[in-house]
Amino acid sequence: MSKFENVVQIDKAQSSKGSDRNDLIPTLCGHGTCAADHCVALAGLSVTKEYKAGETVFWDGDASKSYFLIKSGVMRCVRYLEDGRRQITRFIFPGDLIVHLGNNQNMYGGEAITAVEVQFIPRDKLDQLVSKKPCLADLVTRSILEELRETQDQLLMLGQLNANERVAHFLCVLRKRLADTGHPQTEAKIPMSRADIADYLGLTIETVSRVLGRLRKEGKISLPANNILSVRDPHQLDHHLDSFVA
Amino acid sequence: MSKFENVVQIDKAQSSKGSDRNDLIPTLCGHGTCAADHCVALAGLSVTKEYKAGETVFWDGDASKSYFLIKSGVMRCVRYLEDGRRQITRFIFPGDLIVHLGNNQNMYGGEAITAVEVQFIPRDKLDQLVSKKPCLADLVTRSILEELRETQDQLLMLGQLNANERVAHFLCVLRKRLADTGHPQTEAKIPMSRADIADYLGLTIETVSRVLGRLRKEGKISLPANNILSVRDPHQLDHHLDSFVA
DNA sequence: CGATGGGTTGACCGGTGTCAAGTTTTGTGG
DNA sequence: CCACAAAACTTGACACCGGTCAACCCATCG
Repeated sequence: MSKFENVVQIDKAQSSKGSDRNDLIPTLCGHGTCAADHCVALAGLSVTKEYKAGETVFWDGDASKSYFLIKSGVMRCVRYLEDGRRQITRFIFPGDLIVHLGNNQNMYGGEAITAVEVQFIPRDKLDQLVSKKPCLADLVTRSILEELRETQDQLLMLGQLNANERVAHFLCVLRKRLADTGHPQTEAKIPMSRADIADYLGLTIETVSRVLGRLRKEGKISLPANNILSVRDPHQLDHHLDSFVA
Repeated sequence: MSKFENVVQIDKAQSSKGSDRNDLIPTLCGHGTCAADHCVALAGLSVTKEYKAGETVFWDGDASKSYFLIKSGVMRCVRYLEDGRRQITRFIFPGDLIVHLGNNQNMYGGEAITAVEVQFIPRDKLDQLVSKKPCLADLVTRSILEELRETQDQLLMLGQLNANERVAHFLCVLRKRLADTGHPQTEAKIPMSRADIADYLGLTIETVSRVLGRLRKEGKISLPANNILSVRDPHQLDHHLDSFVA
């Protein structure tokens, strides 16, 4: 364990950056063109809660009264079929904003993968603010568009890529996300389990495991420990996936 | 051909409903709470163009300067990989509005399946209008959320369903769409080719063909002609897909 | 008419899923 | 800190779904 101390720790990376109180609201506001006064307003509105790994933060289909801002930790967004099959539609990292609600209903559930801190921003209050400051609306719209784009990338992946390509693509995207979130490192801790990866990629845990093993044997990645990832040559991994990286 | 005259003709269903000039703008406005004056405003802004089957209406990655409103016909939204693999992310029917543009870029291409009429609404002008009347913003947001929801349904499908389930699901959704668009009929014309269906479902044309053949033999559907669909018992087809139908 | 393109059907094969055993890691209580 | 149990992960054998390739059918259009 001690040999991986320099590895990015998603669950701590963000909260150690600034002051402890509402320190991610600047991130949220930073996207828009309007300035710091919104941050103050938002800070007053929001409540932060903590969840342990495995807990459900919000349920698919529930009335959604809040937007969510992830302050630390990693979450998964899930949809279940009645027979238990599960699709993970996305992973959520610190700084991500969840703002969608069709008919005021959550379109998917949100579960904590690691321990997480989630900032709840009451929907009606933010909406009030938005109606006063149209530039905030842009922020919300952009957040949804960003998610739409991500979801469509995943469509292309699930519909057209084989197992090798899916895993390679996942590793590339993950590596990029982890680099954004913490400091870029050659090694990064994979926060999610094989089962999570499998349900994200539409594969089984066995197939994920096999592909990872193959990539390791071929020297394209190394896994010094189960959940520690080191990518030798990122370009080699995703050179044929340029349309995603765009 | 003559025996299918009573079948829904998507390409004509809408335009025969009202007057010929901008008659779909009420549909667009009808979603929001604000009234008919917007329709007039929009009508003045928009230009309608026609395309033949197979033509490209807009390109993936192009600068997007307009929103699109489909007046008649059917389109497909596509993303290509460099090696030619194609994923159809959605089919577009009359009345559908396309409003998204990440970074002012189209996230996918739009191609005509049948002959189509498309109403171009210049983006900057609608945006001006939106900033004056916030209730119009709702309309745009709702349109994006609707697409996001649809895309996520498809994720679940591509990630978790097998070939039989995918085709059954497709038929159910299609049937519903066709019923919404035209008058509900027992028989409906399938506007897209097997190749389109295959690329939408992440399968091959052979597999689609085989599954359809199987469903026909089992008496769950009948295909009196290649592209004429008649579903015996819709519930039987999608009873295990309730989480989609919601 | 024949040519062309879309659709169907069959034979075969390979990639993934399934099932099961074994191994490593993690967590817990002494 | 160790011992043990539980969970997560890996690996192998095998089966089967769906892809590939090829032949054929059918409708449309010159």
